[in-house]
Amino acid sequence: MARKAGRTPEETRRTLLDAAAAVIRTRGIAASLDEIARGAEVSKGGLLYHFATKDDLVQALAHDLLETFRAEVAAAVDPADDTPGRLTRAYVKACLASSHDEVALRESAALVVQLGTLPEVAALVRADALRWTTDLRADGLPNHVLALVVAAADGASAAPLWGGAVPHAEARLLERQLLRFTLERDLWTHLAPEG
Amino acid sequence: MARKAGRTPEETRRTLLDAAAAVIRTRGIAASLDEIARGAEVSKGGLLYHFATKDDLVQALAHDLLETFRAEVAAAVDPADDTPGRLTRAYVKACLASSHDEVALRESAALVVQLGTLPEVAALVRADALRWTTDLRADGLPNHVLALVVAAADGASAAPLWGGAVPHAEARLLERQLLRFTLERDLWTHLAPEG
DNA sequence: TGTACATCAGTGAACGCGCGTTCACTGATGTAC
DNA sequence: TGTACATCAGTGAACGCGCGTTCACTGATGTAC
Repeated sequence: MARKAGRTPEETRRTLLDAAAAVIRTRGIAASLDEIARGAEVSKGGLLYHFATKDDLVQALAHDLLETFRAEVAAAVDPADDTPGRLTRAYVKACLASSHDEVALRESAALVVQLGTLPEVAALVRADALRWTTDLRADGLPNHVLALVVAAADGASAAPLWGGAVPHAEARLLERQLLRFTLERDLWTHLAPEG
Repeated sequence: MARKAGRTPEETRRTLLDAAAAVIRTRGIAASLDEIARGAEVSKGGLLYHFATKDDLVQALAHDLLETFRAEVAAAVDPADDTPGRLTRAYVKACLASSHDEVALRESAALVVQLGTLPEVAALVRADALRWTTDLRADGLPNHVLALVVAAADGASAAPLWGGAVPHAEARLLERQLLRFTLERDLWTHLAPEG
């Protein structure tokens, strides 16, 4: 059989990336191309038509996940908010989102870390982290406030990595604390280095 | 050649674990037994004498790292400190330690996460996380304070995972903030859920 | 509008290499007498 | 104290299986005339 009716090449590619994410999430990076291809209902050869090498696939997946997260944060920015820390607040919201079925987002973070253990994608992940640092630094919050808030958001979203699932209620509580902390200046001075 | 002069079997085992940690840290979990064995100056067969299977080795390494971290935290507990949050403070210190050459500790955290991607060790890591949750819950801090402090400490120590190295100065600043936050009750009420 | 041809989007079998595991063997150390 | 023997702590070659990659082939779609 050749081209599947009702599936454009772009859709096939997308399906392959999704299947790769799903399979690697459950089976680890040791997952074989065969498993991933079956997950997308494509032959192994078909997979390799779209991604010439396993590195290609894994790198494309990492790129896709990082871009998705960035878009998620962008979407979480409150357009009515123009006080310092608006990007940071969006970052917090995206990291702690657990209201919708966006537990998947936190699982994706874990997936990126898994992929980052492969030398080929490590550089990609590092570059992305650097970009976040730059963007967040330009967000107008004092450094010590930013460092605390971002560390906490990262920690909560990374918890699945060591099996420590943050329960929904606790996540929302933490989110509210962090958001408030970015907004109340008297708290900043209270915890400030020289305070 | 048989038993190496001047190296007891226990020392060989220890050397193998250290070599495994070092090699996996740099080359990822895809690192082969051959590389690890060479790193410990033992033949592959010699490695397999101590760890019958690769799973055995990896599981032993994970166990070792988790125990080391637990000991590190225990050592960081201030014996003169008997106010609520003493364990949490030790946890923060251990996570953010960067004064000595204990950057290695944070790298070890990353290593545990890498190992945790293998299904065989995931259970081990999860059990350890659960134990930490229990111990920290019993430490006497209000839940919302504990959640924030632990998340921030986790986030900072997990940063190397996505390539975001927290600079020394910033780590110490964050450490001071978190420690202070566990000690000042008026701050708690300020960020409390109902506050 | 029909026909010829090129290209696109795959298929599935085969190959070869690396890696985990097995195995026969060995030299040093510990123990009994 | 010397000797025989068992065990311990390895060695290194060989095996076999899984997995990434290659390759010859194919049927549907797009294009020229």
